[in-house]
Amino acid sequence: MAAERFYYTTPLYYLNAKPHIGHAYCTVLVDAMTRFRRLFGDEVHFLTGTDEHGQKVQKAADQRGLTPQQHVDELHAAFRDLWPDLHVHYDDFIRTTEPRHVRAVQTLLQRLHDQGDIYVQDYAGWYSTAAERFWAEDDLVDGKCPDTGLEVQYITERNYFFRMSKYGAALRAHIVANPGFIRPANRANEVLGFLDKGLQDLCISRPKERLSWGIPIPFDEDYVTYVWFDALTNYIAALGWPDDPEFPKWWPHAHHFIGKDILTTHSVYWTTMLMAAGVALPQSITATGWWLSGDRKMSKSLGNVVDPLGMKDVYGPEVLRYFLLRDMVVGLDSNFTEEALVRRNNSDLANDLGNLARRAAGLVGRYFGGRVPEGGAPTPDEEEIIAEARTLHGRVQDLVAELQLHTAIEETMQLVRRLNKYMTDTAPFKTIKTHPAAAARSLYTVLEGLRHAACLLGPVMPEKMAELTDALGAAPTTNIHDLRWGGLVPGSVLKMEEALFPRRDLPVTEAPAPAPAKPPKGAGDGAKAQAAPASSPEGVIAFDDFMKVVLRVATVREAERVSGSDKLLRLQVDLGEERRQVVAGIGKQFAPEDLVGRQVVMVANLAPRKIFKLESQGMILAVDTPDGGLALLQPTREVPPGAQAH
RNA sequence: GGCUGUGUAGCUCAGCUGGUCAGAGCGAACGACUCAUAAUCGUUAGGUCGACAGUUCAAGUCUGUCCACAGCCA
Repeated sequence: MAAERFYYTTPLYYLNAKPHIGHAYCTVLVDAMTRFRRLFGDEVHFLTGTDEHGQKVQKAADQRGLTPQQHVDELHAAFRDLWPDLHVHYDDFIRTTEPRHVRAVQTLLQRLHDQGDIYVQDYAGWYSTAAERFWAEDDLVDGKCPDTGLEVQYITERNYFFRMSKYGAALRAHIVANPGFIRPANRANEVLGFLDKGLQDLCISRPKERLSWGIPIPFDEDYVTYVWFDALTNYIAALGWPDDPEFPKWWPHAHHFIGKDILTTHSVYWTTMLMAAGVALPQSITATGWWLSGDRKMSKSLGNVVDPLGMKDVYGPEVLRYFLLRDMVVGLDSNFTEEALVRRNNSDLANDLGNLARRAAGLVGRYFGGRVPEGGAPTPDEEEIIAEARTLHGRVQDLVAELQLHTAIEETMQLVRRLNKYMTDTAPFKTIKTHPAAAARSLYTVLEGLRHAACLLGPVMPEKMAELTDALGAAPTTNIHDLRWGGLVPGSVLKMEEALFPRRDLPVTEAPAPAPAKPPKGAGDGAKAQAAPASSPEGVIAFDDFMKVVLRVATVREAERVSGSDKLLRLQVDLGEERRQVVAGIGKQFAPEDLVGRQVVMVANLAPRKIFKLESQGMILAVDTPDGGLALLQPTREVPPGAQAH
């Protein structure tokens, strides 16, 4: 197989938050892909980095009394330092504040400006100071910001625009002609749907008076470029675009891995930017799913917040890597639970893999002086295993190419399970007394099989598998094509001492009653949703489940009807230290003016939800009355707003 | 509200163009073994393949409607 070349990238992580499991997953995924590719003999260049400009960064720096540069110098280290802890080895780490990046962005802007793909225009629109963004007339709800419910101002601002619309048709054609361009395939439909609605031009600037922390636009010193033209350009900037000789070496082989939330920006904004710049499009854009927090409560008040990334300190980075890559199907969402991670560790790594190595090594230590015994001529039993191992090499290569890492891992584990069975079947611990040569052959086969498994799992758990390979008395295999049966040299000394993967206790779980993890049915419909009692047999919940719900007393400060709905009211409620906007389905029974000043009980920790374009940040409790009316729950006497019910 | 996708054993998921497709792993139960990290090996899951209707000689596998969930868009 001819060696191929791959340029793999993670997104540039924005420095407005600390690294979390989503960042870690994507980066570990790309790291594993890189290692797999190298194992297959391919050449890979692996880039990650941080996105360091923008309003949020500027604001955070202001609040800390630092310059933005000081702020990001400090923050980016959280990312840069995390990767080695996860055994990630990138080839390059780019920061959008580096000169090489600034240069590329400015070159790109200048080029597109020169060729007429960037134009200046007065933009008039509704600006929300609170949300720091413009809204189109249609976006507004009752003339207010749909996100915050606060006032907007009609202002005119001059900005630069990229003629993105010009490239919509060409992009569409490219996506249709290249089925593997956007992965998974169903995501391509999403993008096509987006394109079919008609592509607009893209605003790419901000006046410096509003945003100073950005890359200056080369042809207008009063502006900086904004978000996407800045961040996305990193992918070519890191390769020295436009004039570095390295650029043509790697760029044509680019593969972007991103979270599904930034699919549109990559597959539409970025690709049209490249088209305009006359740069080839990347080979593929892969959108990964989310790690959900699982059904275990994450209640700060109970002090049991599970930090998925913290699992690396408890169970080790390689166990975490194994779990992330084995339990997520690339592109789909998955649940993260500590329990699932421990189960993976115990069943796959400790029981199947680690224990097998130990039991084989123990026997070799006892009967063969700790040296790899002679395999001898294989019998049909061994032939089967040898054939399986050989097939597996190809399978893993195919599966990795299809991004089916979880299946590649699973199939490798099947070999390990096969070896366990073989060990039991051939029972070298028995045959040693009667047929020492057969015992030697069995043990050789197990050790050699383990060597193959260790090689194939190396990209997933680089250090642990290197350790295992070394313990088997073997040299590391850097290219899968050199991995041949019989490579383990008889007479080599085993160095298997401690358990490779210790078993772990499952985290303590309370009442096993599988509480319905679903949010209340129709939660977004406001008050009435909770009215129907849950009478199903499993409607009983554990105390802890109840404790998840934070109920607070809120004082209604403002109320008005939501236009276009006869039953929705928009309320501004006072929770003491904060104000919330709640959209409640109580408009048929209550007039807005009856509600102002009234105290109500609300679910305060409900995930926000958009209703009629308005974000609803909680739910008011009410009950149905026999006459078809509605009664609001409220405290029997006035209490401070925000008081928690319990 | 529009569009797209998903809904298969307790859990995580395989099941391409319709006819051994009703499966795997985990968990659980029972048995075997005792070389091993209370490990391993074997047996056991009888699941209306979300619901309903339809096409067909034959449907998780195609069509329609509905329900639930997710995503994108408005």
